[in-house]
Amino acid sequence: MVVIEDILKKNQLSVTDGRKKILELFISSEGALAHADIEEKTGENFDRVTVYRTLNTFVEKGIIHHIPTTDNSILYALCKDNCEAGHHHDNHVHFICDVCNKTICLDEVTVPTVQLPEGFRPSHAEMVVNGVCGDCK
Amino acid sequence: MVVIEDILKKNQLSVTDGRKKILELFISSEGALAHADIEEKTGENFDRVTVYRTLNTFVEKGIIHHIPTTDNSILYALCKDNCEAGHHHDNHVHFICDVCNKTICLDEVTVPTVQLPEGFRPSHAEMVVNGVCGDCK
DNA sequence: GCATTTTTGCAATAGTGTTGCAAGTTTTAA
DNA sequence: TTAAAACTTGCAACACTATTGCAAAAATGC
Ligand SMILES: [Mn+2]
Ligand SMILES: [Mn+2]
Ligand SMILES: [Zn+2]
Ligand SMILES: [Zn+2]
Repeated sequence: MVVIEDILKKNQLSVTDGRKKILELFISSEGALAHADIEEKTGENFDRVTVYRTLNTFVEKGIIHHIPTTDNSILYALCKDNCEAGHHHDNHVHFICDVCNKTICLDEVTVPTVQLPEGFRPSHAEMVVNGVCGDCK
Repeated sequence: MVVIEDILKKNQLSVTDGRKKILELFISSEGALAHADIEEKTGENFDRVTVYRTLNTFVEKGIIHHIPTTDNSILYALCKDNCEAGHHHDNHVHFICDVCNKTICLDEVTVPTVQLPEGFRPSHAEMVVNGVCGDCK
């Protein structure tokens, strides 16, 4: 669609096949995507390196964000809050379903603040909740 | 010390040099350790594979726990709550200092519960806070 | 001490992510 | 519309992380 090109242009990125396909994938998929998902779902079209570079570019531009995981994998999801290049400010809880294994951005659920010990000063907080998602029961 | 051997025996583990040194390292270090830290601080004594296997064994036995990170590294720290083989139940917030880069278990700070959307059922939650630690200001 | 069980080190293998560079594509501006 | 400039891609090479099978070595239990 035209919308996808607009997002790229708005972020001062050249419009290329790879970027269009990958961005489309994020927009049309519910749940977060790992590098491997992207390689798989775009077909055998793009080099691994291109996918890595595209993901990094999108993160830098504030188009997608990282999601922390307990294992050492990296997941990405579309930013819905209006993040800018160099500064993300989505601040929502992430949910990992133990059944379907999807990772979901709970855009409406804000990460709560906690009382830290004397002398600690927070700058950012992440929260990941595991359990069973709405679709799985 | 004798204490270290006791911890191993209590968990039905053979007492070996590698396990003693690695466990000692966790007990005597404030903050969490990555695989690389352990290789470094034990000297050139142990094979990388042995370190991996020891860490996995300790996690299985409930002696140490994983800490989630935003980058894709794996950190480990001593369990202070009485975790058992196959079932961890430490449930504390982790703090990563942006200055000294240490990762600290805030054993006194419990992960808060959040209100999830209709249909979602939580089983476990993790929280990681970034900022400046007590030592760094 | 000796047999049994467990752990270790090595070699091989797989996965993940980065970099330099030449070739190819997109943008820009004439 | 075109050609130069700017940027992106694919390839090859590399680095780092993690796992497995197997034989040798060490620890345990008697
Ligand atoms: Mn998210
Ligand atoms: Mn901890
Ligand atoms: Zn689910
Ligand atoms: Zn600090």
